[in-house]
Amino acid sequence: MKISTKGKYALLIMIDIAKEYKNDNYVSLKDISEKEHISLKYLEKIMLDLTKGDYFITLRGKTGGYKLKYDPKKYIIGDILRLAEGSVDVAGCDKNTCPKKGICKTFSIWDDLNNLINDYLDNKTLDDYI
Amino acid sequence: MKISTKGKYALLIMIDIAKEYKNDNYVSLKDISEKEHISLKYLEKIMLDLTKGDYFITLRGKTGGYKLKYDPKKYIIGDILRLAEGSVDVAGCDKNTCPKKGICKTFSIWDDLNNLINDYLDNKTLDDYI
DNA sequence: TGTAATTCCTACCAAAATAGTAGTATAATT
DNA sequence: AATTATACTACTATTTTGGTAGGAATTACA
Repeated sequence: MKISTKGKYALLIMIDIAKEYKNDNYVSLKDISEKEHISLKYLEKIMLDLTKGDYFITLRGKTGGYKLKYDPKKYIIGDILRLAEGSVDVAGCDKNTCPKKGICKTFSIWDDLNNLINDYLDNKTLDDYI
Repeated sequence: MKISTKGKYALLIMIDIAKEYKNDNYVSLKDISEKEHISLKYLEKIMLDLTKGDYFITLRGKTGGYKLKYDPKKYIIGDILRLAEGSVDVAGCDKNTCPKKGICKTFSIWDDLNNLINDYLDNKTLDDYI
């Protein structure tokens, strides 16, 4: 019952880029890699997921990198984590745990937890962490 | 970011046993296995964790099985899941994600989430699900 | 024009966690 | 004695996580 380093790193990436929003600077993954002590290659891989969102203006080559397309307030933490992790749900009710649809004994526990978590994460934005 | 089947099954086991508390009947894992369509051997393994708690009166042999030692109200859902899953925390802040102790940028997110989840689970008991 | 630095993209790989199985010993009932 | 339940140890297969490797495309600048 843990969120993976992928989600944590994704958030660190977003925060580090967001910090340069006011200065309108491109931030390279190499900078983040050195600052956060995370392998550049792994950051690139995580970035592959994040670029699926309409998040960045990117520039290749020397002096290149990423900058935020919009104000940090527009970036919902829940969205970022869902993009990186696939989902932030704690548990679903599949056919194994729930042989009898609709009357699953523990469904409400997982459903409530999912709602708690998603509500919390959907009420925070990048702006809260820069 | 999922809880494992181990935790879900542990809860199903507890609920099925709790249902027979009023009747003072022993419930065997074989019964649960057939009812919930879960392998008996896997249930035995999960039970090994649950018996670490002061939860059951057990009886071997024919007509044997498990029954609750105390009233279902005494069994905190959070405790059961912690016993089965090890922990219900969503994320910790280890040295990898948190190179600089005390000033981790995302610490409050994981800390808040952990508290949300634990508070929710610690305010539910088996009695809510029988 | 060439080189270095960056993003972009596809594969592959190793370690850890999850989800079981197998087998046997011990205890209780009939 | 036979059956059926828990108790316990060890092993295994699958999936997820956490990466690496290698190269192609793009940009800045000398």
